[in-house]
Amino acid sequence: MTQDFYSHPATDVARACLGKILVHGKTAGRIVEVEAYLGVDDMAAHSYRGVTPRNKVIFGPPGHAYVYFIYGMHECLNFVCEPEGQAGCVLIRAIEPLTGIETMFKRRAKTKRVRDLASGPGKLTQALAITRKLNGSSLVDGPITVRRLFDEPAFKIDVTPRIGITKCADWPLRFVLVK
DNA sequence: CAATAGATCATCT
DNA sequence: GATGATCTATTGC
Repeated sequence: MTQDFYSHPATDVARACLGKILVHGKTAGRIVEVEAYLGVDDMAAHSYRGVTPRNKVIFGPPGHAYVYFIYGMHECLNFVCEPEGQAGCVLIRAIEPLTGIETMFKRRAKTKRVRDLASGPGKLTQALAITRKLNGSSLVDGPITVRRLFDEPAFKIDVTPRIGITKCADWPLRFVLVK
């Protein structure tokens, strides 16, 4: 994907991300669940209180990775959206492992089933070895990239409220790929 | 299968 | 000092 792909409102980019392939190194998976986080109007978003050292990349140019640490043990991957200066991002909540599955099992030693490898925000970062060191890295130049399938199968999109938050918990900004 | 507790730390109040 | 864009193991049906 080019930078232009990300230079739009977070909700649009979130929908567009479904069905795309997330690639990091030798591991890759199909994006099947995302959430949109808006700018200063969204109390649930990290960008709500304006620029801080942690969230400054959300306000930077689109097409970059925002990786943050949460709950003392997990890291989550976001795509920065909107033109530079505006906040907005897409949280990648789940992918369907495609390539490098052996590597993913190695990184997530306790996991036995493929469906549990990357079926959550913290799981997929572990499966793809995405850490805070990649915060601010480009999604256009890598090392993390997003690609379109040459022959993208048709699918539906389910819209639901976001998960795991306490503020704005009823906003329909979660998008799930269905069949 | 559903509900609950524990792990564990960066960030903000 | 509390909380959080979570995961896993364990307990109880």
